[in-house]
Amino acid sequence: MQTDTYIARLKKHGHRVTPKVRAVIELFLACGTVLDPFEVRAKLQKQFKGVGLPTIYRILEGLAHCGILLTTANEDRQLRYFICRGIEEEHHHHFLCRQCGRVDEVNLCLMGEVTKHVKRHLKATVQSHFLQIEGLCAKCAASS
Amino acid sequence: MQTDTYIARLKKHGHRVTPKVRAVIELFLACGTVLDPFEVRAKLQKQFKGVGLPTIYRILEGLAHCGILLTTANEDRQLRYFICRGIEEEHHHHFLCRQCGRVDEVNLCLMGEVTKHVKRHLKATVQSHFLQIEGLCAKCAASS
DNA sequence: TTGTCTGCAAATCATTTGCAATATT
DNA sequence: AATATTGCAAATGATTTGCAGACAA
Repeated sequence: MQTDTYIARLKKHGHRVTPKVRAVIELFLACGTVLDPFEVRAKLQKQFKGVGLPTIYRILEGLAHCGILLTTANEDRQLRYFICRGIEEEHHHHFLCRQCGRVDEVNLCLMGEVTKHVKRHLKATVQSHFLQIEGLCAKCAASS
Repeated sequence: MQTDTYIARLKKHGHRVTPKVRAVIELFLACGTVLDPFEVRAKLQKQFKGVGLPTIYRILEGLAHCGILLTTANEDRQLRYFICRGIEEEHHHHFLCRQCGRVDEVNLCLMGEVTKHVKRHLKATVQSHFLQIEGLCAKCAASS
């Protein structure tokens, strides 16, 4: 997935593509980890000195709205984003490294099995499921 | 699962069992749905008139700390709890009805499959996973 | 007793919002 | 030109904290 693919998706959703928006996408692509709004701002300040937090929040929200960024579920309930490198239409999940924050795609979808199980046991209809997998990435596991 | 089982677990974790704590457990058991701190307070006020929100927050936090209550992952990042009726040691998941908030146990654990897949493809070590399943319960699906 | 729980008032602090100026399409 | 984005200052509002008195063990 290249920057341009994301840019196209942004336009499709009616968002404008400003230098800062592009920089945020490239930051997430280059970094490959989970990032919170403060970290994003800190990293953007090298290129854009006076960038404000509200702007960061708005950019992140816009990118999340297009499915380019996803948010994590965490204890402290603060916003944390990562970029989704998968194909837009193919349902999949992500693995988060607890130590370094690295995120990897997990091309395993259990929707079918889950849906069938719930249907049989609860007679309920599954509309969505959210799976977050955490642990240590290969590198962090090796160095601990 | 009866109230006493939860009470015992609370004591085991060093928490005191006050009337309000007991009432919160019984509320969740009777209600069977997801509840936020404001809703919990509203329902407790019938029995305890002057109960304050900080108290509610502390009780909910204590129950969650013992694994009696679980929190949901949601867009707005506000606290929402539900009671876990499963056996403490057996890993399982929950189904949340989007319409009525009802929660059901889903005794299907995919840890094994997920762990194996991640190990093979990423060489990473899974330490935990969080799965939240949402949709319409049998009753809500029938009446819509 | 002894240490935890509770209510109240006040503080926190991440996230939002209003608005005028600027940049994108 | 028309409309969305940005920075700044200020507001919001859920969640926490400090503390003195009440309560559970």
